[in-house]
Formats: sequence, C-alpha cells, structure tokens
Amino acid sequence: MELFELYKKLLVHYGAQGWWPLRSRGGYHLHEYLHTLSQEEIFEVALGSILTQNTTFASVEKSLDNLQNLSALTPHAIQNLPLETLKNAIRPSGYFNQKADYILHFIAFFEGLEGRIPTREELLACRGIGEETADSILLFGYGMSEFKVDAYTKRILSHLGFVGETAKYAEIKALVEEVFEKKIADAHKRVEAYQEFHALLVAHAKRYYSKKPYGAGGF
DNA sequence: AGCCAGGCTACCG
DNA sequence: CGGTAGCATGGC
Repeated sequence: MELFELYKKLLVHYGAQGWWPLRSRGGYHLHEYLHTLSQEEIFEVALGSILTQNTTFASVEKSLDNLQNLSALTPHAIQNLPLETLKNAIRPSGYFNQKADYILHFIAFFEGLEGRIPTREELLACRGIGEETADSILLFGYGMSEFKVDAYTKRILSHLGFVGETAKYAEIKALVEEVFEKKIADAHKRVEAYQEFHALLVAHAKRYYSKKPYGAGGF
C-alpha cells in the first residue's frame, strides 16, 4: 500500500474529522478547514498546541474552560493574570509550571509579530516550541503547508513500514510532504489534506495504537 | 496500581 | 549526534 492510499482509506473509514477544535467555532466536527483564522483564533490554536504537549486534548479543554471562566483566552488577558492563577488554570494539562512559562514567552513573541506570519525557524527559537508544536501552529493556526508529525504518526507509519523504527521527525515530515505534493497540486487543498491526515491518524491511533501490540491497526 | 497521553529542555557520554 | 531524566495531571 502506498502512503496516499492510507490517507484515502482512513478518510473513507473515519470520515472527515474537522480539526482544529476551536471553541469559537463549536469545537470538534466543524467540517470546515482552517485557512483564514482571526488573530484571536490563531492564538487559541497556539495556546492549545502548547497545552496539548504530551497530554490529551480532553485535558486541554479543561484548561481552556478555566481560562475562559477567567475571561482570559486572549494574549493580554493571560499576561495580566497573576502567575499562580494562570498556573492553576492550566493545571489539568500537566507540566503547568513549564507550560505557563512557555505560554508567556509565546505571547511576547506573538505580540511582536503584529499580525505577520512567523517562519518555522522563528517559532522553533521560542522557548517550549519544538518541531511538532511549530508545525501545529503553522498548519492549524496559519493554514500553512506544513505537515505535523506526532507520536501517533510515528507509531502508525513505522508499524506499517513506511518509515524505520528510528525515523526522526524531519524524515517523516519530508516523506509525507513529498508524497502529498505529488498527489495534490493545489496548495490550498494540500493544507486541508495535511490537517485531515493528521486528525485521521490520531483517530486511528486512539482506536488501534493505544497499547501494544499494535496488530489490529494493520488496515 | 500502573501505564499512557497529539513534547520539550537540559545535560550526559 | 543519540540517549535519558525531569516535568505533572487525569483517565482508564
């Protein structure tokens, strides 16, 4: 099976997932792709991308609920929160000391952009933003043509033999982007496909790859 | 009760 | 460069 076949099979099997779960747009299953978000929505994606590091999105939703109850989903409102209040709000997502620090650093960076789209290198230079978080912000926040690789992506693609066990982030990202660039000429459509493929991989992994052995996910 | 979750940094050899 | 400890809560 080719990699693009996997994408099409997942799409047929699970249906369009409709990510990112933006609160302002009704959360999951919004059935629209995210190309042109407002600055507020882009920030919400970035916030979620940081909070979801090594955690489930259900935990992130709790943190976002807490922030919303404090009327603190915007950069300035979060900045004006007492540090302990911020940490307490994001406690459900884990690593709250680090993540509070990451979020505050990102806000300073985000404000400095003044609406400009950041480069991947600029994002990677931010404290607490690694490759996955950077691609998450670019793909789902800014609608850029950057595929996001996560633990589930690695697990599924290596288990199905598309990449080796020890394949690194850059290698997996390059493979997917190479294949999709060949299959989908229109950059706009490709962004939708990257968003959808990532979401489908998560759905599939949650179903079949949550614990070893991963035999049932052969597809 | 213990393992895992949509990672990243710091530090080691 | 590759490997690993540390970070922390919540769900199953």
